[in-house]
Amino acid sequence: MSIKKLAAHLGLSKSTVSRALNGYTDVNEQTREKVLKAAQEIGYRANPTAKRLASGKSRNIGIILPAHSRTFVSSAFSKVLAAAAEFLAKHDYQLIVTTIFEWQDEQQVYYDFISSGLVDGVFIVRTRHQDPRIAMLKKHHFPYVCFGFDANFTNDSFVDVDNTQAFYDLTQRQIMQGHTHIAFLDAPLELTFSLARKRGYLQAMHEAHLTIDPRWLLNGELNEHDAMKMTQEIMSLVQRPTCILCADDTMALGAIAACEALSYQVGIDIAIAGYGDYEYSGYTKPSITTVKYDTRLVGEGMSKLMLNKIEDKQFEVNNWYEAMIVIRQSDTYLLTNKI
Amino acid sequence: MSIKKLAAHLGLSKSTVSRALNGYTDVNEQTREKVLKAAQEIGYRANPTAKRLASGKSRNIGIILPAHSRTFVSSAFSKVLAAAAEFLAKHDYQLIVTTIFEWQDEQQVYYDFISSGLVDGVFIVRTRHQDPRIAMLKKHHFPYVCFGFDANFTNDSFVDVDNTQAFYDLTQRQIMQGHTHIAFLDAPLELTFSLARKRGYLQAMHEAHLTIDPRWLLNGELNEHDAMKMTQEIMSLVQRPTCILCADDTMALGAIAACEALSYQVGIDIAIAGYGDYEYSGYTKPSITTVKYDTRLVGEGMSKLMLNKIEDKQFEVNNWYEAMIVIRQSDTYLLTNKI
DNA sequence: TTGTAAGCGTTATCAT
DNA sequence: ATGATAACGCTTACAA
Repeated sequence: MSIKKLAAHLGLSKSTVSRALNGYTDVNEQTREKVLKAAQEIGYRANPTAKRLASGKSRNIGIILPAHSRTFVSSAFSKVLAAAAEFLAKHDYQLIVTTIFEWQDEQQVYYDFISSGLVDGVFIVRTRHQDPRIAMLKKHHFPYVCFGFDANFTNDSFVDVDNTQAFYDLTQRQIMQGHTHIAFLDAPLELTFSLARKRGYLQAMHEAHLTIDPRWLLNGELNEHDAMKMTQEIMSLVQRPTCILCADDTMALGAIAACEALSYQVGIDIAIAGYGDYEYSGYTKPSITTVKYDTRLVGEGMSKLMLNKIEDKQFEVNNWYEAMIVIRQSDTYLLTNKI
Repeated sequence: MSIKKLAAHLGLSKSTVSRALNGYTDVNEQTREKVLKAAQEIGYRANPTAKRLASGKSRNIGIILPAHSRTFVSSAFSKVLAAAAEFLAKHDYQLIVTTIFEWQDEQQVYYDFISSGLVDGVFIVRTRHQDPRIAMLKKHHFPYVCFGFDANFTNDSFVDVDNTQAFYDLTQRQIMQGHTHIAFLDAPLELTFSLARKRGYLQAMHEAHLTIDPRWLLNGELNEHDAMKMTQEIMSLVQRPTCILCADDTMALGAIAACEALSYQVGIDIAIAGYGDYEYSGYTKPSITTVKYDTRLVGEGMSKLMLNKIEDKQFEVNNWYEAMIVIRQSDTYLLTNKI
């Protein structure tokens, strides 16, 4: 009843009002002004649902996050998402987040989401190798942008941190600090970044001609609990590592807790490093040596790629982002061989 | 074209198909079966946007979170939201989250959100005294449920933790441990829970006939940085507290960091407690003594109240939830007066 | 029990 | 430059 009312009020047709409101050129400027003014006064606001139905666009970008039912949004994506959302908001798009639970069928949830008309595009996080979600999105020609690279991805649909380089650098640095026994608590290997990181770690180890005990290379979820268990396992080996690299800061925190519980002094007896530079990582004790990247740029990059896709924008976007080591206390400086 | 197609395919009218699909009773059972089967085969799925326009319902519940641009969802609500979302999902509703940035007009963002047709109801967090958001929602008769109680709230639209009791208990417990100099780093007073907590703190102090130095009662945002600054301030007083209560665990972490930086040993020289029992709070060193509540029940409570409102359900819901103290290492046990 | 037809509030394609 | 009018895909009186 609304544009209709406005039109009636002005003695114009719906079409003219619609055109005036939506910035079309074929409208008399004076008419447009009148319409805009009246709309202002009456407090007219277009009904987005109707707009959506008529135009087929929603101006929403969606993301489906796995809720391990303990947290809604993991720290890993929190900052990137904030940046992505802010950039989108500035272009009059909203980021909307929903969750998927373990008891739900992933393909179904994604399909419902993209076919709901709720969103014009989706972000994918925790990209997996040969990700079935992406296969589905492709099949339905639905716009998507991934955080995480996999083979054959095209530059218009992903951003990623150079995880291989990051863990190569991190590993190499620890080697230069004197470490020869370096463990790596990696994330689940199905995630694309896990393999990339493993590659960086292995390369640095090989180049330094260090042997890699396969028992030092474990995989687990990105949380404190899993990390504690893996750390206990590793530290009970006869050949203990003097350094533990972790896939993120929550794991580093768990690893630190496990070491402390075993009476090792982190930062002295053993070095531990994480990834992600979470909010709290500079405040824990010891504070966590970690790897950070520009979450703002990454988030904006995702949004730019999305707008390039759905609005034919021409934003220049970097696909790859560099990570930098942040040295903190969980690091050891002077390693005096104590094994 | 879709229900139309399905109808044509079946030789029925759109209305009959619609009724069959939506579980109306005035449909021949055999017809319904036929329709359901055909829908299944053809892979028909109703267009939610059209449904929304025609029915005025979206089956989405929304929440707008403040993004301090560093994190997307603060730990404070992460667990509650996960529980709320899961309960909603089981009733075929989705929780959708969007953010508001500091440069945006709050009333505008909320109004756009509720008038967008995107959501049937909204959750309000960080409830403020005389909250203008609630005034607006009431004015527009838009369904809402608050996490946080304020005067005159009715039982159908809020859940809350008994913050007064929680901080009364916590303060009293510290007093019983021997503390007489207890500081409290509270959240901004505009938030309803801040005043409630302050009340609990004050009551316990008064009952114990302890004097309250107003300089021990500060307010700041729920993050490590603000907490550090406040802690530095407090610890530079001539009359230093031997115990610092914090409005949440991020503040507790900041307070701990500040104390350590000043060479106080937390858990020995000084006791620090937080609130919320965040994911990491049991893993930091010292681990954080905190106050926990059943985030699952609270989240479900919010969702139940919402469904009661928008679907006339009759879920029994507790408005108030009890908090429990979790003792960890940041506590001091044996206080041997050292001031 | 089923069908007809009028919405829901826009946009978009024609004419005029 | 403006106006009819037909979509968009569904729901819902009201009729049959």
